[in-house]
Amino acid sequence: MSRAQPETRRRGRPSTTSRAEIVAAARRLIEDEGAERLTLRRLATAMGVGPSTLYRHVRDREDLLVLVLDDFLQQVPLPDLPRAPRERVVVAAVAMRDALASRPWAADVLAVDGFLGRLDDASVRLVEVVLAAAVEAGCSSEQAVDLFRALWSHCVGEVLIRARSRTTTREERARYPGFASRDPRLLPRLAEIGTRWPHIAARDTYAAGVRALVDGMLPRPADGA
Amino acid sequence: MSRAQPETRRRGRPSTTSRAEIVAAARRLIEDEGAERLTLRRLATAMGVGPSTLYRHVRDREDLLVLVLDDFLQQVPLPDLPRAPRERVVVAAVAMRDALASRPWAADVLAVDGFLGRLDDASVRLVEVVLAAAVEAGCSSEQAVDLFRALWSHCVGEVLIRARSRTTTREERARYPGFASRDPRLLPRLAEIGTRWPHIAARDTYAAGVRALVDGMLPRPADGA
DNA sequence: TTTATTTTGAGAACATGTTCGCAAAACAGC
DNA sequence: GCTGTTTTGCGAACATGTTCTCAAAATAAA
Repeated sequence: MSRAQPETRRRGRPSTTSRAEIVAAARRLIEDEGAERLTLRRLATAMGVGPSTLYRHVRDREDLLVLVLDDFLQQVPLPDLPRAPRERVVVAAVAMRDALASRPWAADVLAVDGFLGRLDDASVRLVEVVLAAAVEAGCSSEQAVDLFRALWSHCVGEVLIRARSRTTTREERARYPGFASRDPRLLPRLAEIGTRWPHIAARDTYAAGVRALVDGMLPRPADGA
Repeated sequence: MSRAQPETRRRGRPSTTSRAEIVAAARRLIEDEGAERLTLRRLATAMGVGPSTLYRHVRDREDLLVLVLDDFLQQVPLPDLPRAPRERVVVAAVAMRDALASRPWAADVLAVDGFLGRLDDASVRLVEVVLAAAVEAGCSSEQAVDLFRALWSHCVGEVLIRARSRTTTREERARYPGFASRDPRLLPRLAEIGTRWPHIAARDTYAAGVRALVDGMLPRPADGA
């Protein structure tokens, strides 16, 4: 999974541009101006190459974004991890969320096919932490994967939803009233909550969900231990 | 939130095509050939109008997909709901997942800004069920929303990830080895699981996650009751 | 040295989502 | 009935992701 070296001199015309260069340039462009402004033509012009040249080194735009995110994730340091397996899972899960949420453009590729499998070894250390802690807490491999997958779904959903709802402007909010003005007969609870929803939903309750998943899917510790 | 009627005769040139027609035609096209094949030009031609005409009735492609999904969700019947609030939440959450997972194209719009708020009253009945059951179990409004949001994140993540990983072909799997061939020194657990991951991950453990979230975020019932 | 092979770079070309400007078709006021 | 206003339909046009085709630049074989 670590990147392969150019063992010996290749056969055809030597490349003047490398995948690493493309990823670096793309990352610079994204962090400076946001992922929406990253078009392949802009990237190509910024690098002084033709647009189609990029496709020699990158499968498509989505692939490029995965590489950029991987590049970022490799540099994220591991958090301090508690001894107790249960708390270790919580800390790792929250760290995963934090890393991904810190880059809004991550949402664009979080759910692409086989995402985790495409990442570098260094980028999936937190996955390892969760699995190892789960096994240490008494899980089988299968149970550890089940727990991780639940945490991962939760994480992907949270990051995506939050990333997408940053966009809202005032006119948008006027056009789509959200949960305001719901029929109180059909939807009494929603009607009662009404306009308070955005305020309530703005709070960060992610860790509570993580704790619930961990408590529910990890074997209970032996009584009195 | 229910659709408004055309109260009286409007002012300008009368429309020959309606939003409802567009949504119906789009849904037919999607269910017949998949969401990838739904292009606005194809839809326009199928309806016998120009492409830009659609933009008079629909804000953009994403908006159209939300409307189509809403159209579908309105027709999904409520499942049989257990009396016990705890189990009622579980059944509602699983029904939500099932409805969304039954239409792979739903994944394209599940995380758009303010998604739930854009749906018709009839489409969010399951949201109401969860909130009402949570309150019945002793939650405050805020706690009920917290629980729902955790379930919703979990749901969105699950549906998205599953929808996107159906695409995998054999060549793809060869190109991206996933969790096979990970460094056993850095990632011992992942290396040990290796190629078993896809098999383990294929199992449906969604309900287990839901139960964990419910057990963890709903107030414990009074002892002995 | 010449020729075949392989790989890269690049511009043209295509489909798509979307915007713009204009003509058509209704109503309101005169 | 005529004029101004408002809303709709439509085709042209634009930016974008992506593919295709061909020339360029290297190695391997002859």
